[in-house]
Amino acid sequence: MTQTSMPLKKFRRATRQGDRSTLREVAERAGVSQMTASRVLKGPDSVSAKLRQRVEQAMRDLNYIPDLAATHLAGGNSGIIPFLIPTLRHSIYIPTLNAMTDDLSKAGYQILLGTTNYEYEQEESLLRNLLGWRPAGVVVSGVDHTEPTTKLLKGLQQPVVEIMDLANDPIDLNVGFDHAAVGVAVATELIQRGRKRIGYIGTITRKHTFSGRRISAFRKTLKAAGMDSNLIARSDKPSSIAVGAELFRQLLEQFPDLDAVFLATDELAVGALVEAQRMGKQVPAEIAIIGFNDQDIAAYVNPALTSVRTPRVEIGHIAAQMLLSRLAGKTLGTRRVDVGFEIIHRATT
Amino acid sequence: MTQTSMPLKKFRRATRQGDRSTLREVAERAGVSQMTASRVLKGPDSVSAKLRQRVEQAMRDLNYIPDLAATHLAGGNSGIIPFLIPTLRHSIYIPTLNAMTDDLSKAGYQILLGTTNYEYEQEESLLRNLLGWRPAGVVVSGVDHTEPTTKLLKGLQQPVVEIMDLANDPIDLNVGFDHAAVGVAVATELIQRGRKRIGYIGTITRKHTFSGRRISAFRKTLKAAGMDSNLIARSDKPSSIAVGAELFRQLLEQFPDLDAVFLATDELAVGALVEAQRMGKQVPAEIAIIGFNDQDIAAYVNPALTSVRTPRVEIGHIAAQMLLSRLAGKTLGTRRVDVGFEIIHRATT
DNA sequence: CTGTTAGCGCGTTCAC
DNA sequence: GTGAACGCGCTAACAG
Repeated sequence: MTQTSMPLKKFRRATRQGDRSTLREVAERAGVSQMTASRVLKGPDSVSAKLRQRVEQAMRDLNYIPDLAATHLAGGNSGIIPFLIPTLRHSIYIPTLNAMTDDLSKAGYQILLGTTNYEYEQEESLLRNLLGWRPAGVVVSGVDHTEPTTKLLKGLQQPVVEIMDLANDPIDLNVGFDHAAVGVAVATELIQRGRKRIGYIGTITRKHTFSGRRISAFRKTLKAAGMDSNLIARSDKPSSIAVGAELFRQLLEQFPDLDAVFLATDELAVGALVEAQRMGKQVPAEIAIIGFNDQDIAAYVNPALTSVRTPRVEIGHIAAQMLLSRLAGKTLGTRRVDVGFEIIHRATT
Repeated sequence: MTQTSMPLKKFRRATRQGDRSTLREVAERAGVSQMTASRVLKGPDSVSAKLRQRVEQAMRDLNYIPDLAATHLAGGNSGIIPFLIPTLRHSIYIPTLNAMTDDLSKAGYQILLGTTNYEYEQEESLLRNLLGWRPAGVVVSGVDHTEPTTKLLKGLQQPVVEIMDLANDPIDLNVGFDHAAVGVAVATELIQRGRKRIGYIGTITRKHTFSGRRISAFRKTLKAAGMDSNLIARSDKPSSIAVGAELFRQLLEQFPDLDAVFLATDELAVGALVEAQRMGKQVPAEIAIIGFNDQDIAAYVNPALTSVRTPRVEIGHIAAQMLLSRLAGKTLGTRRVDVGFEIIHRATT
């Protein structure tokens, strides 16, 4: 007997998945080869009706669930699409996430959620980790990323969508609106309505640079009109009604002649509105208030809040659609979609 | 030459990942065996400093990212935890999702998001799909599931956490609060405050049975006090301020002598409040309003809204912690945690 | 501490 | 149509 004919030892290993059945077991039970069972899993054709039924029955009997890791490893698609955002606390991402989840899961893809909490290091390590799943595509918030993140993303063969903001030179796909244009539009609007002392209230945004772009365009516009562009209050707490009220009070103490404020979110704006009323300030006679995102509350506070409508649901749908087109092998006409925005005039301006 | 000594053909296949480098390549470049490279990936020990550095350098040079599917298949953990909820539109899940994502990702796990849109079929197929990743654990919303879902979940070897509601006999782990108790508490409260014609406004909930439990306990309590428990308005639209206003108007048209309403969410309650004011109804003199979830707005509307505070963030943290303990092999003292709730009295009752 | 061998569960080739 | 063998990228088991 030669030593080459057989392995000298049989290795045994614990079966990892206690109850899980495999394709091979399904095949055995159906009395077919594993390959036939595999074919049943895939297309409806290429297997005779008789065998197919036997296989399907066996799958049901064994409560078979295909192992997606193995499927993927053997050459399939992971079907995983990571969604990278700074935080979920910011309600702005929810409608977008929701729209995307709906569309993508309908097409058989799964969303892997990653939040970075605005931490640069966390962002990169999270991304590296998520890329380990060999995702079918990636969705990230914003168009400004750290150097390593950009490199990683640029090197990807799979489609990448940057959402919310607009880039001059997107990594790949891009859906959002122009935050700088929002800043200009709001400032112009307020100036045209005769406001002279125009302030800004927001939260501090490190990586959240699209709001940075918004505010700097806003200030630049004020400056160009010869106005003071330093009437600003910010906080590092997440945006909420309470924070809005507090910042508004601070800002007004510092600049009692303030006659208009633009706030980074509607929550902040509602807080400012409530606080203004508490202080006996007439809105909009003495001070104009304008929010951002046109959330549900805006139309219902009293006086109703002027705000900027941003198409967050639309962004989600378009991002999903772009991704799906590309995954289907189509080449897109446009890689960059500007969904625009609109100032909704209500009673606070 | 015998035909057993060598395969007669060499198979060639397209390399799936264009740019991705593999552990083997890393090992070759570092001049070590693949196994050594693998060990470097894992523990900090068990490889000599010299070799480790060579391997780490090679990983950097090749921009190596481990393939998680392969890792998992070869016996590791998937590190994936699916989170199954009916919808993201319902803001109630966000704080919980957020808390869980934070805690779990800190521990190296990834959240796979699944929304069912309240569709039974979608729920099961989604779950089967997600289970294909051989998740480390599963988090689902609610304690009532379809028959197949329950079977699937019960058969799992991995930890399963049901959140939001409380079950008598949980599948495995359970964190939430008693929605029936909420119904009883609110009804009792309203009755004690002398209200006679107490109504309920909510959205229609098919699978969302914990709100069903809340309302039926509420009605039962009214009935037990000899009151009419059929003063109800519902809609199948997602809960919003606008829907709240509309349902409130409908209900009041039908039952003009209504003197209190319990609403399924604070959004609905704010809508009711706004509509009451528009109709010239005194709140709370003529009609009491009480919301649910004590969201941000509740404290800031005027008059401030009485609501039921539900510890949604806490639920997320506890769920994550239970999962992590179990994944670390610990056995938990309690499998079921009641986080309670609290009626926050403000000006609308 | 390091290398060798086997195999996770599946899809892909090629032969019949 | 169907089956046999191989390999995706990695880790477990064992030997040295």
